[in-house]
Amino acid sequence: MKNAVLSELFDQMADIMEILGEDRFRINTYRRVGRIIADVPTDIETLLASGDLAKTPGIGKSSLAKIEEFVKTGTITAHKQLLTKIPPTLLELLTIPGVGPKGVKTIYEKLDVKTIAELKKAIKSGSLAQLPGFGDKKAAGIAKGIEFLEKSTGRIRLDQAVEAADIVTGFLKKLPGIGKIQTAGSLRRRAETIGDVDILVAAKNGKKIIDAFTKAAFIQEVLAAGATKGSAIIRTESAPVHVDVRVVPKKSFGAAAQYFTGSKQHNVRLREIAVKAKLKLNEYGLFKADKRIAGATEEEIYKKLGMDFIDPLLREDRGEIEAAKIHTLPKLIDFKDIKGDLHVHTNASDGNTDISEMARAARDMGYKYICITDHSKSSAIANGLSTKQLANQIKQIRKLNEKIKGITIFAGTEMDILADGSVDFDNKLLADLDFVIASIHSGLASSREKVTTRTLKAMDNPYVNCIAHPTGRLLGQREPMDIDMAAVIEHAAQTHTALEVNANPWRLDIKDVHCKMAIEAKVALVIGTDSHSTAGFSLMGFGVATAARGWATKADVLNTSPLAKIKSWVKAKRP
DNA sequence: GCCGTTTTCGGCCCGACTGTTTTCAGTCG
Repeated sequence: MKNAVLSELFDQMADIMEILGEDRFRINTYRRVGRIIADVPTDIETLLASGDLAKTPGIGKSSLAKIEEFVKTGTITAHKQLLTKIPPTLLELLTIPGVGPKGVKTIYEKLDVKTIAELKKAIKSGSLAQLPGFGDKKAAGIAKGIEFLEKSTGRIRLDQAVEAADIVTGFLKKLPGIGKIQTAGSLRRRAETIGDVDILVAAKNGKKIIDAFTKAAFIQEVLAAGATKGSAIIRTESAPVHVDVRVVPKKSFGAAAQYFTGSKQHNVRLREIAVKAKLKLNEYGLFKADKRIAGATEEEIYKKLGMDFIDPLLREDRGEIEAAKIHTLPKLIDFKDIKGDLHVHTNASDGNTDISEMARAARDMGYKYICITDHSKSSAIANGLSTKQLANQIKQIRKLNEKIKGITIFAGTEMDILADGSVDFDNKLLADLDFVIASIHSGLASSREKVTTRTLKAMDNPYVNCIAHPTGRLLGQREPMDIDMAAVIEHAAQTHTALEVNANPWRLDIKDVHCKMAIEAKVALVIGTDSHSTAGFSLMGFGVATAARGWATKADVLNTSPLAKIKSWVKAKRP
C-alpha cells in the first residue's frame, strides 16, 4: 500500500512550504490532502483508477495531477523541486517540540544550522540565544525538546494511556472544589495510538488545581503551568506519558469536552458550519454574537448546529458530520452487547490459566459463552497442540460443560495458516470443533501476493470461521503484513468467513477503517481478546471501541449473538 | 490549493501559553 508514502510526500511539501513562508491556506490544503490519503482504506491506485479519488472533497485538479504522477512514476516533480529549495535535513528540526517553521527558517538563515547536531552546538555556544526573537529560556526549552525527542518512543498504546489517565484522574478527584472530570483527545476517541492524554476538570479555581497537579508525586517534569492549563510528563509503570490537564467552568464544560476531544479535522468542520450559520464555536461555547447559546453539554452544541449527537468514537471527519445532519448515524455497538469471547488461550498452549478458570472468569463478566482457541502444532514456540492433544482437549471441554453451569464452553483452535495456505489440522478433526480460527504467525514479511493468497486459501476451507489478527501488526513494534485487505474482505464475504477485531491494544487488528470496509461488504466481525490469562478479558473494550470507530453496530459483530445463532452461523459454511 | 443555499473570486477555525517583547509572534493542540 503506497498510501502512507504518498501521504508523507504531501506532508513534506507542506512542511517545506511552511519553512519557505508560503501561503498558509495553500499549505493547509496540502496537509488535508495528505490526511485524506492516509485515511482511506483503499489503495490509492485502485481509488484513482475507479475515478472515486477525483470525486473526493478536498482533492482538486492540482492534487489529483500530483497523485497521478506519483502512481505512474513513484515521485512528484513539485516535491522534488521543493526539496531543492532547502536542505532536506531541516525537516528533522521541525520534529523538535518548541521548534516550528519560523524558528527553523531563522536558525538556518542566521546560523546556517541544518541538523539537530548543529543545533545542539549552537545552543551550547550560546549563539542560538543571541538570535532575534530567541533568548536564554527559549534556547533551554529547545534543548529540552531535543532531549525529549531523543528518548521519546513516540505515541503510546491505548492501555498505557488509560493507565496514565487513571493515575491523574484518581489524584484530581480528591482535590477540593472539583466537579466533573472527563478524559478528552485521542484517548476518548479510542484512537489506536495516543500522543498525549487530555483531562478536563470542571472547577472554579484553575490555578490551584494546576498547581496541585504539577506538584503531584507522579510528576516527572512540568512542561507548562498556567491559570487553566497544566502540561507535564508523568511516570507510570509502563512508560513516561505526556498529560495535559485543563480546568474549565461548569457552564462551558460540554464545549470544552467537545473542543478538546477533537479530532482536529472534525472540529474544523464544525467551526466552519458554525461560521456559516453566523455563529462562533470555541471551547467556551457556541455563541450568537456575544450570547452563549450552548456550552454546558456536548449534546446541545451538536443540536444547535443542526445535527444529531456524534459519539466521540466517530469524530474523525469520515462522514459522521454528513450522517448526523440527515439522522443516519449508526447505533454503535456497546460493550454490554458482547455475549462471549471467541479467542481465548489456556495453559494447554501458551496461556497461564486452565480452561475452567477462564470459563468461570468469563461467566463472572456476564458472558454466555467462550471459545477455547489454543495454538496449533506449527506454533511450536507457543506450545501449539498436536492433533491428539486437541482431540483430548475437545473431550475435556465436553465434560467441563456438564460441570460448569451458567456458561457454554466452545471447543476451538487458533490454527496456523502454513506457508502454502494450507492449515494445521485435517477436516475430520476440525469438524469436531465448534468454532475455528485461522491465523498467520510466520512469514509476515513475505510478498503482498504471498500473504494475500495464503489468507484467501485458508478462508476457502469450509471449517475456517474466522481469520484472526489479519494484518499481523504490533503497534510501535511491527508493521502490518503487506496484505491486500480489499481482496481479503471481498473473499471473506464470498466464503462466509468472519474477520477478527483483535482487542489487544498491541494489535487492534483489523483496524477501524478496515472494519468499516468489512461492514460495508457485509462481512461479519468477531471481537476477540486473544486472552492468555483471565486479566486479558478486560481488553474487550478496546476491541469494541475499534469496531465502533469503524461504524459497527451490534448486528455487525458475531459475538453479540446468542449461542444458537453462532452455531447456525458456523453450520452455514460447513458441507 | 480548494470551494460555492451569500461567492467562479475571495475567502478559508480558534484560543492558551510562553518568551521576548513593550503590544506580539511563534508554537501547540
